[in-house]
Amino acid sequence: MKKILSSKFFDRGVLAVCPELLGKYLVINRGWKEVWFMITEIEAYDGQEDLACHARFGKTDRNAVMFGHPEHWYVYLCYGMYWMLNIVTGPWKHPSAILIRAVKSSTLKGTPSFIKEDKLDGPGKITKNLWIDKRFNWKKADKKSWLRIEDRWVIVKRYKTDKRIGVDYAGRWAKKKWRFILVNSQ
DNA sequence: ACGATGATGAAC
DNA sequence: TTCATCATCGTA
Repeated sequence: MKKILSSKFFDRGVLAVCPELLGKYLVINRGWKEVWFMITEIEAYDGQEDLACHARFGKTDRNAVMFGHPEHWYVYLCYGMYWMLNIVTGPWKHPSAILIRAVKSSTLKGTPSFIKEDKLDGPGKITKNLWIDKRFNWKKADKKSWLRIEDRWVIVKRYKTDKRIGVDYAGRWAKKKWRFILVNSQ
């Protein structure tokens, strides 16, 4: 089963989108092949107030996409080596995005041959394995895109929340449980 | 526990 | 122009 997400899916507050994004599929065209992975762990970054969010500096060249329309990719380089893949959420002009931290290949279809790992657990591992980089920044993640998100199978969903990783500098915002982890998936 | 590695934002 | 920082990861 394959279901295209409504264009309104991402046009909501980031904390409303997160629980629904878990269990959806990250779909990418590589060459003539299409591969997909279930999204199993994500983090919310919400607005200029959120001291862990890049938008805390106000609008800059790097984070400008977050201030724009939902359903666009925000891809940036972290620690000089790893690309971080984020999807912008709504509402328009409210800077927010979801970092995709972990995915796993579908047990229904198996792992594509060029992917060594069954689970890509870490935002840098996802982009490295799937060849995702700056080229996707600012691109819309709709059904025509080579990189998009789809609803493919209904799953029984349970998730937990926890603190976000790598943002200890953010004071009270570091304590917010804005990391969403799928449990008992499949 | 630590180094690789380079863009970014702020200060000067 | 310089500087500290950084939404990480593989190796030790």
